[in-house]
Amino acid sequence: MKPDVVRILEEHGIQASAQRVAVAEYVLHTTEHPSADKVWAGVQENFPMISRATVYNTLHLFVEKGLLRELHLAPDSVLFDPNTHRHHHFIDEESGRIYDIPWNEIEVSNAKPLPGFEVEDYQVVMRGRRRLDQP
Amino acid sequence: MKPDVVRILEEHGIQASAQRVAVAEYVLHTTEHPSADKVWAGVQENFPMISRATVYNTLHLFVEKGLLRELHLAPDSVLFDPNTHRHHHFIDEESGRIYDIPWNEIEVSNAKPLPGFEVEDYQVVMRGRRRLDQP
DNA sequence: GTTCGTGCAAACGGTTTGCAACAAT
DNA sequence: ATTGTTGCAAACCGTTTGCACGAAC
Repeated sequence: MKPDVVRILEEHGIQASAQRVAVAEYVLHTTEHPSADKVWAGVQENFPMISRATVYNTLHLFVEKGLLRELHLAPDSVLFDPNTHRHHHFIDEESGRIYDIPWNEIEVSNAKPLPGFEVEDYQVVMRGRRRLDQP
Repeated sequence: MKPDVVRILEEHGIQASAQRVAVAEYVLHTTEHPSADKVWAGVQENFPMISRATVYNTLHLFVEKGLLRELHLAPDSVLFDPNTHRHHHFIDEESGRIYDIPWNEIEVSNAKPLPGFEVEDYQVVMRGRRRLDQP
């Protein structure tokens, strides 16, 4: 029986390969929102011979096939989100870390597009920092 | 009497200079959300001798002093928003153009922070594209 | 004369690209 | 044989940095 990750790849129309499985293993089992370079570093621990270009190719392929989402929330790099369900985000401005907020925790009404446009996706983006006054 | 822009700079604790005024003129009179390089290009038309470094310095100073806000919505560069009131954004995925949505047009309830954090700012970010089926 | 602003050019870092080698079917 | 996948290194582009010059108070 095939390992889960291979099945997931195939279900998304992605031909499996050793490198792609390694990237998928890493990126689908993190709750973080890693940058491409972070993924590269992480994957290398189990798969030392993978090149940067392959990681970038693979991540873009995954996004195209709906396995990942790209986030443009940080100034310096594109982040990848293994959580493809609708959800919101909270950004800790100090650490830059990004946390998921469940979809139904925030209620948004009237998320209408501009006239002549249609909305494909929306989310609430919150920015803040740790409270120092309280534990 | 001093020109408006100089007054605005001084009100924000920014010492005026020819270059800073030129940048402010440009950036405060656009409804777009230009990147730093776009600002540089635009300012150059009226002020041909300004260097990139000065534009970057100036924009960062303006952000620090609350005259502009930085947006991290695009994959390739940081954008600057002359509108410092609270508002939401709509991103046309085709052109990359970003439009402002007035604050009260969308209702968000329960924008609570993560436990132990405090929210400094939040907004709804919508992504979409032109409708082709209807005019 | 010390502080602050500017310009230049080089460096930087994340990402993309071109191409040759390789594997799979 | 054809198609798809990978690796390498160079190129790219937005941004930052270091430093020296010049202006302002």
